[in-house]
Amino acid sequence: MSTAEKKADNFIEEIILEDLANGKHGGRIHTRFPPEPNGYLHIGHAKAIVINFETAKKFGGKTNLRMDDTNPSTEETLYVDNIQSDIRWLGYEWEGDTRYASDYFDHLYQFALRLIDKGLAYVDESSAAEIESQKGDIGVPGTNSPHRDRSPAENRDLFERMRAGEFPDGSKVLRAKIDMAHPNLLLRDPVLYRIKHEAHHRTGENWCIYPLYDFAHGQSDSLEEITHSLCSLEFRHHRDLYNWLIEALEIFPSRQIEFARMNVDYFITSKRRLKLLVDEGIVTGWDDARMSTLAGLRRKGYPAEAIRNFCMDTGVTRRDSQQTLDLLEYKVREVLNRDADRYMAVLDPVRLVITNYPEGQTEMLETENNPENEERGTRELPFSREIYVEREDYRKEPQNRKYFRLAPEKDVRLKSAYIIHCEGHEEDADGNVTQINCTYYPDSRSGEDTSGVKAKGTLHWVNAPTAVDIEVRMYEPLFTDPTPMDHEDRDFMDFLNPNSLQVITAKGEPALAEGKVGESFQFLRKGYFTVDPDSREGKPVVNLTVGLKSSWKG
RNA sequence: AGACCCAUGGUGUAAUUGGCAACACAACAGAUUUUGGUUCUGUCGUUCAAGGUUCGAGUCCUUGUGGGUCUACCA
Repeated sequence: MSTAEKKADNFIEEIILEDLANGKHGGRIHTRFPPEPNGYLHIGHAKAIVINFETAKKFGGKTNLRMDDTNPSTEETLYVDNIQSDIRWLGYEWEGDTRYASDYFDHLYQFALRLIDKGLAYVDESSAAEIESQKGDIGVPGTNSPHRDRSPAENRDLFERMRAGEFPDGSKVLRAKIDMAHPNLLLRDPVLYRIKHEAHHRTGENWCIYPLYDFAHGQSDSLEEITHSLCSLEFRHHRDLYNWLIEALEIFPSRQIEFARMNVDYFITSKRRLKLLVDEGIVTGWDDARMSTLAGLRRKGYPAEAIRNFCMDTGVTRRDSQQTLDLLEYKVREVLNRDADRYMAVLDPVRLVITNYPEGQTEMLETENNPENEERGTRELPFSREIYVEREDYRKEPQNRKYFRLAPEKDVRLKSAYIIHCEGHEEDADGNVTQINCTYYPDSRSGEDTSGVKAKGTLHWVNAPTAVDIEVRMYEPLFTDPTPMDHEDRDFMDFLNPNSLQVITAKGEPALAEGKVGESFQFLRKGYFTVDPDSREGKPVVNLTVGLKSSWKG
C-alpha cells in the first residue's frame, strides 16, 4: 500500500497525511524520542516511544533517539544505557547513533549569538526572584527588566564573558526579548541560558553556561531536521516559544504536535515518586516487579509485544485518559495464551492419596505443552499413588451440582491422568485438612478412557515424590486505589497495598526445576508466571505475571 | 482572573470529514471445553446542556456547564 492510500488512525496521522499530500519536506517523515537521562523509563514513556516509532514506521519514516541532557546537575550516563536497552527490549531500533542535546552545545551557543545580534535576546542580571516578579501573573501583565534595552554589542560582550566563566552561578542569564505582557507567560522574556559551573556527564568542564529546555529541545529538533516533534499535552504552551525561536533563528521548521499522556490504573509514573518507593525500601529496586518501569514490567513477565499492543490500541488523543488495568492484563494474557507452555504447579498443596493405586508404582503420562499451539509438542509427567492438589479445590462437605471440584462423593478428572472418586479426608486437631483420600478408575486414563464415568471438573496436580519446591512471588497492585495521586487530602503513600507481595512455596512438576530466567509459562488453572533472575540452580524463583480469568463464583 | 486544550456506553477509542453511532475491554446470559482458561453467540449508549445553520449535525456556529494545562535559572 502506498502512503497515499493509508488511512489516518488518529489526529497526528491526519496531519502527516496532509503534509504528505502537500509534499511538505519532500514527503519525508522523521520523529524522535527525547528522554532526559535522569531516571528509568516507565509505562508512560512506552506510550511515547510506541507513538513515535510506529508513526514513523507507518509512513516509511525514521525515528531518532536523543538524550535531552542540558542539565548537568541531574543527568547521569548510567541512565543512558538503561534507556537504550529498554527501548530495544520494547522492540525498536532508532536511526543512526544515539543523539545528545549536549552534542549541539556549540550550535546552540551560535544560535544565541544570532539572537543577540538581531536584538532578540539580552543578558539580564536580575535575580531569580526579580525575574519571577517581573513575570506578572496569570491575567496580569509583567514589567520589563531594567536591562532589557542593552545594545546588541553590549549583550554580545556580556554573553561571551558568561561563556568564558567570568561570572558566578546565578549572576546573569540570557533572555529572549519578546513581550512582557504576552498572555502566554512562557513568552514573557523567557530565560534561555543560565550559568552553572558544573561538570556535564558528556562535555565535562567545557561549558559553564547551559541552555534551558526551550532553547535546546526545539533547536535540536531543527538540527536533526525532525519533521514531526511529538510530545505530551503539557508542552502546548511551549509550542508558541518553539515556533517563535524557529522564526527568529530562521532554522528548519520542525512541527510540534502534542498528544495526551497515558495513565494506567494502579500505576504511578512520576519519576520523583518512583524514586521515593525505591529509596524508602518499599520496593526492592527500579526493576521490582510491582514497579511501572519497563524494567519492572519485564521482570514481572509482561511481554514487550503486549505492551506495544496496549499502547497502540489505546489510541492517540488530546484528552487525558485513564486506562484500566483490565485492558493491559488482557493484552498480556492474549500474548501469553498463545506463547506460554503449560505446566502444573500446586500453589497451596495438600496431599492426596489414591488408595487403590498400587504402592511403589510410577507411570509416565503424556500431556500437551500448549493446546493453542500443537507445534509445541508434548512432555511426560510422572504419576503415582501420592500427589498434591490445591487446598482450595477441596470441600469437606458434599457440594451442589454447580460445584465441579473435590468433595466427598465427587468424581473429578486429574488433568492428563485419571478420574478419581473422592472418599473423604483426614484432619488435625484444628480441623485443617491434612490428607484427602480418593480411589481412581483404572480404565479412565486420559486419551483411552473407557470408564464411562463423567467428571465435570478437571484439576491440576503434582506427583508428590518427584515434586520440586518453587519460590513463587505473588503480586497484587502496589496501591489499593487505582489513582493514588488524585487525592488532594491524602498522600499516595497512604494507599500502599500491604499485600502487594506474598511469597509462597509451591510444589511443581520436575520440568520446572530448569526454567530459564525470563521464560514465561502458564501454571494450569492458576495464571502466567515467569522465571525471576533470583533463581539459583535447583532453586527456582518465579513471579506471577497475571492470573487467569475465572468465571467461577465459588 | 487571562490564554490555550478537551467533552461519544461502566472504561478506552471509531465514525468514509455533514448522511442509518462502530470496535475493544469490563459486566451479565448462553454454547463448546480433559485449564470454571481459550474460542463462539447474545444483552447493555442516540454523542455534556441550551439555542442556531441545514433536507439532514457526534461532526459546523453561539452561549453555557464540567474537566485539564500554564506564572522553575527542571525537562
